[in-house]
Amino acid sequence: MERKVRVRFAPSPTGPLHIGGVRTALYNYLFAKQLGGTMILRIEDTDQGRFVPGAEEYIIDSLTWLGIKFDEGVHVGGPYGPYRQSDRKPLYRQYADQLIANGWAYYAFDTPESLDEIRKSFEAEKKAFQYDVTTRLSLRNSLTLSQEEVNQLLAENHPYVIRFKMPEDEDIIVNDHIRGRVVVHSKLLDDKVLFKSDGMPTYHLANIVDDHLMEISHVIRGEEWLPSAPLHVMLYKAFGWEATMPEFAHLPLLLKPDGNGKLSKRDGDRLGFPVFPTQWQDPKTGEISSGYRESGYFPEAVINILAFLGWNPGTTQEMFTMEELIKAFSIERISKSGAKFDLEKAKWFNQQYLRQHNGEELAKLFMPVLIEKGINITSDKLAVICDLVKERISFVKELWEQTYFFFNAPESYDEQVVKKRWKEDTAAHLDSISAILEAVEPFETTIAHDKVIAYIQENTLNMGQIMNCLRLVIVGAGIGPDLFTIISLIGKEEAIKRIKKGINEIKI
RNA sequence: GGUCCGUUCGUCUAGCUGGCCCAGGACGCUAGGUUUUCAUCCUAGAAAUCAGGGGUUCGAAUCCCCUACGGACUACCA
Repeated sequence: MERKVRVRFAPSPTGPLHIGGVRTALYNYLFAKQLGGTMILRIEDTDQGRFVPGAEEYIIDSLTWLGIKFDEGVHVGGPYGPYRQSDRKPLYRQYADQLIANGWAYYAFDTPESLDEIRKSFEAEKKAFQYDVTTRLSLRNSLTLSQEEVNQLLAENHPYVIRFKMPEDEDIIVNDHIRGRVVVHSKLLDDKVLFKSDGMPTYHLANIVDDHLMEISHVIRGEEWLPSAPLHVMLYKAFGWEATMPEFAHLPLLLKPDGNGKLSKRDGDRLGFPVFPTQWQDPKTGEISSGYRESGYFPEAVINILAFLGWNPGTTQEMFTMEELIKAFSIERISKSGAKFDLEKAKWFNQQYLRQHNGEELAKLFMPVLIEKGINITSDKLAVICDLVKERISFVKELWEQTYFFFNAPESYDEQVVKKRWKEDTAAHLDSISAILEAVEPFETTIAHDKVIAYIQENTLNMGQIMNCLRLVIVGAGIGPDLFTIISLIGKEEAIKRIKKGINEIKI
């Protein structure tokens, strides 16, 4: 039976979304769009204690920036709402009750403190405590208490949780699209809390209920969920929803670039690359974490980079637009092992995307920087300049260091170049060249160029020697595009001024 | 500790139905070339005894087993 593809991205609003989460969202999106399915954003905020203001808005904004769009969700609505679990709160209780009625769950009155104590005493004996089939009959719950006691405790409003009663002897099979068939025996699993004493469901209950109610067809999520997948499968069985249970795909983790381990929020700024799509300021501490957007990455590049972290098309094509990714994507081609983020490759991707922008577009992005610096220039002229230097940079923010000399005379001169090129007679030759430029009237760059070349040849000078020194006084360093193109853009007067300035300031 | 997942060049990876693989591509790196400089670009090169060990087979990176290592999970967090 073919069923409608409906996938969800279900973050919890506990802070900014990191790139591992973004990749999960992306893969869900690619999968859904390829199959003409529906992409849903559901906010999993069942933990009131970890709620961070602004996080939900952040998630929506950053995914919007990246071009990951939702068909249903907190921000766009839809027929399966509400899409925020805290808004669905009244809904969950009945499902927990249903499980209790069917013998799949029970009340547990143990306090967190008493459980902690038991845990400690187990540890003292080098054993790990688990609330499971081996221990539940020695704890305070509706399995060990009489019906009357339970009723009384409930009537007296004693705090309690509802736990899942994991079967004693059953092989639980999780069919995963990436890992294959994973079998876990039920006796190894614990009686997870489904319903908390604060009246909220835990992730486990809420996610099964919501996925079922929202008719989710495929659950594509991070590998960190794989250990709890057997519990989820059991829950579907307990509810009698096996027939419509979603298919699973557990994505490999994104690892720290150095060493091993899951990429964490702290790694980014420590290693010099963003872990977040856009900048985030912690509302409590005020601490700022950098984002791809602010670091100068194009959203298309970030998508491309992320798509390739754990997936490949099986061809040698590396540059993919979102449309192309939607066509090419397949869960079967997702790798099993974790991937480390490679900063150099990320830069390369951005460079490729930067080149796809013409001068006009780059000028638009660069203009605000110049305005900030108090530089006046027409966008037409800036477009020409951007076109001239775009092959030399990977990020828009590098534009300044490749173009400053179009706007300002050099403040200093690259010592390496001075040392290598500046000779005793350099000043004299540059003085002559200055005079040659002066004499070209009206000023035509090609004529000026030819005359300078002629001067070099007539005096049997070293071409590189003279040209590099001329560049040094004009630019201040051994960088930049064709020198005479630069001169034509800054103009004759400015060029001559810079030559004289250089002659004055450069001493050997 | 227990459970589960993973392991091919520095990194991302191709390889999945065994022979075309003494392992291919990309980034990075090195060298040479182009260029008046830098960058780009072009060419070449180094770089994985396919984690290790056992099988199965005429033949294994590819199938099976064991070991090692790494990771995730192990909360009234998601």
